[in-house]
Amino acid sequence: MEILHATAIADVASARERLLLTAHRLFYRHGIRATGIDRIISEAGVAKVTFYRHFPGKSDLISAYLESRHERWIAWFSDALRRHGDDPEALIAALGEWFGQPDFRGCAFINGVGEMGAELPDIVAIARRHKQAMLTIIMRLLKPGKGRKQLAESIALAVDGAIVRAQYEANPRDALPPLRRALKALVRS
Amino acid sequence: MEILHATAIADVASARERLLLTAHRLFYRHGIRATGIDRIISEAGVAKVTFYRHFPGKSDLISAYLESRHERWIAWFSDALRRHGDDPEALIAALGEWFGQPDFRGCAFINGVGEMGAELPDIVAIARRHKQAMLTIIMRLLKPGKGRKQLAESIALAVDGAIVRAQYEANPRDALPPLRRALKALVRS
DNA sequence: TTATCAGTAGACAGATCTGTCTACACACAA
DNA sequence: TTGTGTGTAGACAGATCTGTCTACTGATAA
Repeated sequence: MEILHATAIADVASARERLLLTAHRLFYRHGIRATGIDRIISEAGVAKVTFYRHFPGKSDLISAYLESRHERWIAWFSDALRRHGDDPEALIAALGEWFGQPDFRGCAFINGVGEMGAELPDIVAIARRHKQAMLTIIMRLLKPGKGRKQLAESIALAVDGAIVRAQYEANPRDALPPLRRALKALVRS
Repeated sequence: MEILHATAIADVASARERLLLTAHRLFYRHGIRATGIDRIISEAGVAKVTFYRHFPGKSDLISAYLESRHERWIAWFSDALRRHGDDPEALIAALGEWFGQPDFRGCAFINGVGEMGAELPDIVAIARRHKQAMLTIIMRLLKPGKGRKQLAESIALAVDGAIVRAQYEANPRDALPPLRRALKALVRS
């Protein structure tokens, strides 16, 4: 996840990409409604007309933001789990990496649904796809067998809980011990 | 929770109470930033001056909303658990009640932190107090003994996960079976 | 060379936001 | 009777929001 925000936006050639990167940073940090188009185009160094030539409206930018966030997050998640051994315990290590990021602000999809889910149903649809993909990846960490999917669903539930808790806790990593305990109890069950 | 929104706002005597009830309904349903003062005062049937006489600014109304939400939710939660037997399984039944409400839109505190936590630190502080109170109530469902608090923390984590999942799932109650499984594994552990 | 594409700056419209202000009404207690 | 407290309606200021518009620039391909 850090790779994304470390990208120097000025170096990115296309205006569309600069808009997307800037929107990603601002939407995630300050929230979607709190971030105006004017600020995005100003920080992306792009003209207003150019923005509206690439995105018919703000909603389209929001969707594009979430789509790109989805791809990046899933790629990071798979990679982090692989680096940490591709077993259930790797979940703790991977999430620990994420929670330790200085710009960690929780799950973009949970936040998006909470903020605008009632107004923009697209956000809910993308969030569902995202969580489905997360579930599939978690499932691959488990031994095949009956009830693997149900087990993965309970683990995914706990992971969502940990992400949310990491967001309101003073020290995000305080969410890890309760998650580890839930994980161990579930895997043994 | 339904009791709250069933209250006929016009019947409430004081302007302050009408403002709080209306803010509660609109903030919870549409989000905090999406809800303007003008709409709140108009739907509460209150003059603008009256609003600003009771609340110095919108932030104060937001805090008051969350404080009142906190009290109401905790009262409902204790009561629902008692009605369902005051054991860990009662959690499923109680949450099932909540998730089944037509106006269910997740946890007001998780949503608030996600939407404005970075801008209004008060929201994070209230959210922490709220989740601490939830933890204490969950702890009372468990047999005393070593590790009861840690167990309660893992259960609370799973509960937060279930609340979040119920919010983005098409059928909120789909979050209950994975929660039940996590709960059983944890209580047995 | 000329059309097309992707870009720039910045004014503008119209809505909506928070917060302030004036002027008035009514109940009630000292 | 005279404050005081609580309420009303609604205009206003100033900022900010999304989205449109005009007019210009430079590169590149037919």
